[in-house]
Amino acid sequence: MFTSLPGFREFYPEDLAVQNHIFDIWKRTARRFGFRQWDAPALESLELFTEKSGEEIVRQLFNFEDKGGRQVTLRPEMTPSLARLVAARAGSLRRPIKWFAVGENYRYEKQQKGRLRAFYQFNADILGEPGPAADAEIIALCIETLRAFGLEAPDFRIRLSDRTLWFLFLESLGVPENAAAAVLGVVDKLERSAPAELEKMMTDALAGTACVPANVLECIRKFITLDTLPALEAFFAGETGEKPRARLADWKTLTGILDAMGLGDFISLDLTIVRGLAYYTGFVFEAFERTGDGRALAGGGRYDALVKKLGGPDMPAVGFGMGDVTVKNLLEAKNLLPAYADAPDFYAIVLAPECRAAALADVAALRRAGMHAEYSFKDGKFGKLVQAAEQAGARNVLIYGPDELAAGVVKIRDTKERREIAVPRNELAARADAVLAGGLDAAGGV
RNA sequence: GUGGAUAUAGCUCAGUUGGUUAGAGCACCGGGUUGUGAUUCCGGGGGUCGCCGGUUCAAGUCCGGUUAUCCACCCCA
Repeated sequence: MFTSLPGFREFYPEDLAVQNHIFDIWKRTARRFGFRQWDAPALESLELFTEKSGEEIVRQLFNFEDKGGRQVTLRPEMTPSLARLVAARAGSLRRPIKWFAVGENYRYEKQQKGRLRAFYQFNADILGEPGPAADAEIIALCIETLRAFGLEAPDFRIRLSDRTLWFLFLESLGVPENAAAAVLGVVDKLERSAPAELEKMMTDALAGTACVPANVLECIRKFITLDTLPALEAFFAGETGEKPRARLADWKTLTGILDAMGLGDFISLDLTIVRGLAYYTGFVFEAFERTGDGRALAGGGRYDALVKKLGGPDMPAVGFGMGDVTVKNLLEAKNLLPAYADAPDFYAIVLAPECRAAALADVAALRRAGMHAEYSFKDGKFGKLVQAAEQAGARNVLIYGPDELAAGVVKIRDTKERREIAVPRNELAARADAVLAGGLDAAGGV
């Protein structure tokens, strides 16, 4: 007996119905925001990813040599592919470029809950716009996507932070530019590491600088307690430089846009979020489950230097990714997944062999008219057939028996209301349509 | 990649100090006196007890290994 590979999923119809629901929400929401869908190959050259993330990434890739001797890998993410597509046509794409993708990504990791080896991710990016308006639009899309699933402010929040502000803060502490990214790497671990360990990491990060690790750590601990915009402004009030003032103006613009969209309640300022990746350059954010174990549902931020690093032109960019696994887990826990619903509108039951031709003709007509119609393959007794119809989830049963055909009618029985009407067969399509729109009474009887 | 726990039917789980042919509920399939509910009654199929080896007269049960799953690390693009 074969089984699927570890970390890979199989989708039975009821599973795929859920998956399609998630994809539908992703796609519909992105389109409402004016994002256009793109895609790229799932198999790419290994270099595309080592260029961005370094050789150490290979440990977590599904990579191999193909029959032509090429070093290739299943894509672990879609951003480098996006950068390539945009770079190739950078001169002719109208800006801002608002694109989204829904694709399967692969990572060779030991799986655990919420973390598989193959997963789908929703990515949305805006390229070519350096100002905070693009950041706000991306965050708004992230929020509205989660809301479209039925999640609201009590269910999740956006923890918003800013690497630009972090760099300005570290500069004010005297941390040199070339050590700042390493220090942020330590900040990323602040919540989940022991004090002694942190001090050691900070010492490593500050090696070769004049800074005292313990002092820097202490200042950082104070800095991360700032959780409102006024507190931030007060903190930087003593700064005479132009840069902090300009950055705080960006913060006002960003939060002003989100407030105007009615999304202010979903945002909280949280400087502990820095995101581990070195390539983020400005606002960064994560969508967090508010109850439960507080897993990240989505994450993103501004990455103004990445497109150029991957061989493209100077191209400011901001985006986020949202995985299907954690979203599905949360929706399951909140009972927000739709009931399995590809039930037929009509299910014809045939009580005698001589009635079958009429049933087949009518089912075919209903199908051509766009309705979901099914029928029993076997003739049988009424009780069995009506039960089969109900188990198929049919809202309405069409009854084809000798009595009905002799009278030139077919009975439409509503399985929920447990009553029925008879309609002339030659009017069935129109009457069936009326039943779907307004129930049996709307269709009238005879 | 490291450590811990778990593994019996499609699902949720029983299975006695080791003892004969492996159990339940749900699900699935079939049948029950002329056409209005079957949410009922009866019956049935489905298991290498994760896999390999060891101990024993005898292993679902004890031991070792292995694989998978879950959890915590690592990582989190």
